[in-house]
Amino acid sequence: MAKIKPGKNGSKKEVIIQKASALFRVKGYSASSMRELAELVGVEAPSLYNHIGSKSELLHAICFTVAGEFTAHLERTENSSESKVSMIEKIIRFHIKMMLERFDGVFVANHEWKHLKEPGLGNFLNQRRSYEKRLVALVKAGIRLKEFKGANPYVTVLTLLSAVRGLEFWLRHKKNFSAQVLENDMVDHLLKGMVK
Amino acid sequence: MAKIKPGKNGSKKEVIIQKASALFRVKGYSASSMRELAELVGVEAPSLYNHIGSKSELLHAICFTVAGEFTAHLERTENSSESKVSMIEKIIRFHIKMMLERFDGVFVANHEWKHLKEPGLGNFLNQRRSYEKRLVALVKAGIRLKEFKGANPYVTVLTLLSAVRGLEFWLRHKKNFSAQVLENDMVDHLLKGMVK
DNA sequence: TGTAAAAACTAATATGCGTTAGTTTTGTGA
DNA sequence: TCACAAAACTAACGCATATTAGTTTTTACA
Repeated sequence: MAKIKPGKNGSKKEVIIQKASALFRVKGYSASSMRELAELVGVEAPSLYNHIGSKSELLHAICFTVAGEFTAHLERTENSSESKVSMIEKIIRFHIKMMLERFDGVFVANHEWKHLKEPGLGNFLNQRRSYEKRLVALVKAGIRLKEFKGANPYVTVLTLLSAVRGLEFWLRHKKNFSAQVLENDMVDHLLKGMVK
Repeated sequence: MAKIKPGKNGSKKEVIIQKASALFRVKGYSASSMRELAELVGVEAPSLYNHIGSKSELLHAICFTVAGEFTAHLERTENSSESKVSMIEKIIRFHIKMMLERFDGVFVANHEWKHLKEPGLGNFLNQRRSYEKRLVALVKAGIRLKEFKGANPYVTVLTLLSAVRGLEFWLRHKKNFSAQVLENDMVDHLLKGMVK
């Protein structure tokens, strides 16, 4: 019998997940077929099932790996003892870094989570909501300490998260400025504005 | 024979497109079936084809209608004789307005365009690129006139477009602040920053 | 009211999907 | 080198998909 799951966590499964991230990013989860994925891996479709349980399990793995890393980083930042401005800046830079280094996975987690099955879908959304709430709390604290202006903290967080997410476009078209310029200019814009 | 396309532009087709916008937004284009759409319209699936040509034609109509409106508004703004700051502000506010008033269509154009068929896909991307380039030119002009800081104009445009796009999240969760607060705080953040 | 077109219906087709079953090949440790 | 497990393969199933064909019902106007 070849259907039993292997005891050791082989690296082939990781290859499959990485190829699935790339495929799901380009074509979307629903429009991606296991036959296409198999071709990317260099194998026939049914062979994939020697390493994974199902297509939806792949999406689950991608989304929760990424979500976990963002949550872990936020935890570390919260526990540091810097100014709120500095914390927000660190978080923005982390988002940018993740986007640059783990594009496929971050993109899929951002766009394809809606195809998660319950209870994964609910868990994922809860984790997202919690992350946003903790950011809002951080901004509120910054306002209290007079580090930030008094704009609605939800709107502020929304604006920050959305802006860094927009790096997707840049990564698609690869413009002629470096990642360093991008990161610094975006951070500066978000913190201090664009008007002179 | 009932297969011939009607000469008049009936309103049933518009209903179908509107329901398709809502469906595609929630489930994504690929995961939406014509049977589901038919149910929303209150009809059997094959009956849809008395009014439309194909599923992909629906996506095409949604994407190009939205794209056309953005392009038209940009054209009008460019031809006005205001300051560049004022132009950028008007454009930001238009994006926010479109997002609030035409959520389904804007969302689908933003997220599902990748499923367009050629040559529609190429046309759509060209239109997008052109839109971005004209925004970049606007920001460049503003820098030359010393209205804006000297940050990379591509990064600036990217940040602006991404931030307004983020309203999607807000529209999903309907937070407890008004659209007016949202619009003003976001515009202020993007123009003048969040740090005091 | 009669008639013709518009738009609904049922039935069916071809295709592609995720996945399973069963078998063969490959790789590894004794 | 033998044996066993891991992982590949081929074949196939059941189901859902978009769409077409052909027919019947509804609608609107003379």
